[in-house]
Amino acid sequence: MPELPEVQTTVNQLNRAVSGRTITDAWMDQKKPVNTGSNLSWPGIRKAVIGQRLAAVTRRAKYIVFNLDNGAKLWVHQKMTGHLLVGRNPSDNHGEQFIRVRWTLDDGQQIGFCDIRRFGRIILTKNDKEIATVTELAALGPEPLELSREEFQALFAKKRGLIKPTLMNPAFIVGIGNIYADEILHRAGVHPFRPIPALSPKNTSDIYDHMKEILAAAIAAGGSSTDDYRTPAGAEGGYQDHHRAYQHTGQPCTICRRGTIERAMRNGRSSHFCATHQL
DNA sequence: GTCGATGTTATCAA
DNA sequence: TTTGATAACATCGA
Repeated sequence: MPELPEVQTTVNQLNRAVSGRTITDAWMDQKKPVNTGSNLSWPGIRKAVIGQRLAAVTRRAKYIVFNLDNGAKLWVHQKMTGHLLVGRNPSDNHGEQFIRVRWTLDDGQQIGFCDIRRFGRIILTKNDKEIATVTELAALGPEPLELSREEFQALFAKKRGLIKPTLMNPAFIVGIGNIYADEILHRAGVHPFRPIPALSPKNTSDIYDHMKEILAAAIAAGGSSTDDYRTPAGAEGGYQDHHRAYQHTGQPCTICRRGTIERAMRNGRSSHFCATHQL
């Protein structure tokens, strides 16, 4: 799965479903394991979580964070095709086929990690001090929904490079991926490959406004299901119906009503935009 | 059977 | 410093 709104939707639903419960067992498919990083291997993670109570489920960047009673945190990154499911028999449109990891809870529910391509990652930190020692956690940039306009604009001050890859760079700002970068820039009227030094203060201000608005609306809609993403209950999100650029190639632009959405490949990723009003 | 595309991101080379 | 390619892996559809 994917981006901030999908992760936040997952976190909201999981938190409601499992906070206060205790983990009684943990299983990983040994033939198709999920990467645990260099910090602690699966047997260590398994041992560390069994018997622990889940105080709360929170989000940092695109990580789902299970906060355990003893101060340890279990971080799950879903990367491209992962998603977490919860219930007595958690499954999605694929059934149980791609569930690589299961955590069993004391009320009979399970949390399942469905990860088709197995790009996902599971990390355990024993305490908050340890977080700084884990490279991929220590390097995370600021949260878009917590930034003031001034802070957001200050980020661009010394920055070079192109706007879209930068918005998608988690060291610069977290949570924004290909879908939402396309949608934000489409509404803000900024071409995805525009160099940052060429952005006006109004451009960055517009990007800020649409970033906040689109992320909030997408969270409210339960995220975007363009392919594999499902909520923890196995349902589709609703925000894909509000996309105006992403996967709208060849369709009339609904912002300027003059152009047509085109698609361009760059760095192995596709970008969707309207060259008529995105300058 | 083959090819291309897919929502992520760390890493390494230029 | 920045960027671009590559690699992790698997599926689906043309």
